[in-house]
Amino acid sequence: MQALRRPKVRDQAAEHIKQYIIRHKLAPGDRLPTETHLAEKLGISRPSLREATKALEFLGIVESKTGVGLTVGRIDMGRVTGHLGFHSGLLDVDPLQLIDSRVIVETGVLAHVARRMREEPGIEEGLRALAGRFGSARDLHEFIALDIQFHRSLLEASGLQPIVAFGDLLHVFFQRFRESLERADWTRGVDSHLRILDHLAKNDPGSASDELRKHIESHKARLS
Amino acid sequence: MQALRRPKVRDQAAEHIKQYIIRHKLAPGDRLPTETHLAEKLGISRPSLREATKALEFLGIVESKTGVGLTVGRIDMGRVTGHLGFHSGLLDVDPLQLIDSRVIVETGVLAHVARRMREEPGIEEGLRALAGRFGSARDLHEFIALDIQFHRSLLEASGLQPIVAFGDLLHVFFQRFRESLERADWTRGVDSHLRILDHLAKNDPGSASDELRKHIESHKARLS
DNA sequence: TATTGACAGATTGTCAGACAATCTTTCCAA
DNA sequence: TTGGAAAGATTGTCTGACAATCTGTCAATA
Repeated sequence: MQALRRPKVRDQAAEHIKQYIIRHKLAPGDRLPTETHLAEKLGISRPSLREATKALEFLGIVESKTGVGLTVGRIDMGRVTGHLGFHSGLLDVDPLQLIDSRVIVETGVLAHVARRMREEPGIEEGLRALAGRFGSARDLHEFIALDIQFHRSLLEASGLQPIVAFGDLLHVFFQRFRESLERADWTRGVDSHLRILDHLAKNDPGSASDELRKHIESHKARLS
Repeated sequence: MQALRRPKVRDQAAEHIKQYIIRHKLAPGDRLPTETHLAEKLGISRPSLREATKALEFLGIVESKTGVGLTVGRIDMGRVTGHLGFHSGLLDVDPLQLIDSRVIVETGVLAHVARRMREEPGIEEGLRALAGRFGSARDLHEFIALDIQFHRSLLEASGLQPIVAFGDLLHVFFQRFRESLERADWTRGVDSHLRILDHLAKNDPGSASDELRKHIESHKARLS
């Protein structure tokens, strides 16, 4: 049953715009055709086209400025988080699956991180500097921001951009756990970060992996 | 500088709708007021309101059905992943990074797969049936389709939905490599699949992981 | 000459009103 | 009782228009 539903005009339009960006290899900041132009080319009305562009704008895929036009946007996950994170009850992903997914991704990159640390000393410095800033965190919000940044930098240190992108996405959905953190959990987390770095510096990704797994899975305790 | 820019109507509308959901403690599936009603209450036109609702629909926050009305949506990660395939981290990726990312994700799930195989015998059957169908592949296109399906099923067998979504995304970008496969590579790949399953059946994720790594990294040879 | 200011053009932002497509409900007829 | 046709409600799409904002041009002025 069902299946034969006419695809909606605006969805096709959105898809077309995305394809356009890819086909022309446009980079963030590059200009897109005007709304009138796009609507004409697609054979649809401007209001319908706008429903598509505005949706893409919410996602950060395009930007639009009055009197200027449409440009390719710089996607930042913060914007998406802002829209999605507003009601935790809506997020339908199984928390356990989120945690397990993070463990897989973050422990998976550690071997790469260890290798790159040997090649470029600056990486370890950067991570240690970040870990050091946790002491100055005044409230939970600030602490969470630092924690996200640390884990993101860890992924970045692997040099694997796709994994970084996926990590960002996971963090969007992970947000709500962090907010249930107790102050006592903080210090444990900070020490854990440092131990991970120590293991990596000694070129021991295995131990680093075990430590990181424990670190992330500590969230499971706050689930039931 | 800047700062004094009149807030756009549709953004206020989107914000209002989100607040409405929160205020009324609406759950996924619950009904929202009609577009006409909302537009009236906000004192804006229906087209403007629709730009807001359509944007929220892209994010999965609301759903709309013709002849029915607006309802609160169920957010699923796959939808967001689909739209965000544009994340700069994925847009123009180094092929080596794609391969390394796949290795991390696919080997990472194997421990989960092995566990679930013990719990549910049907999983192994399904994977073996899939692996068996490779013999009937007539052309490269058909072979590729089966290969994608096999790897996807492997991820699915882990039960981790976020990973499955990410895997789908990676495959989109991976496509181009597959098409450079030679016929001789096929059979090697098929045997590899079977060996992976054997290792898993013997509850030996470590060996399965090694095999899978070799399997995916064989693509590196065709790069330079 | 260099700078300011006004003007025109281009582009997005918003609106009003209308009709089509689709779903739900009601209610009549077989 | 059941089947289906008609009516109402709601979203989907279009046409056309005007307002708001930005950019570039070009002349007037110091």
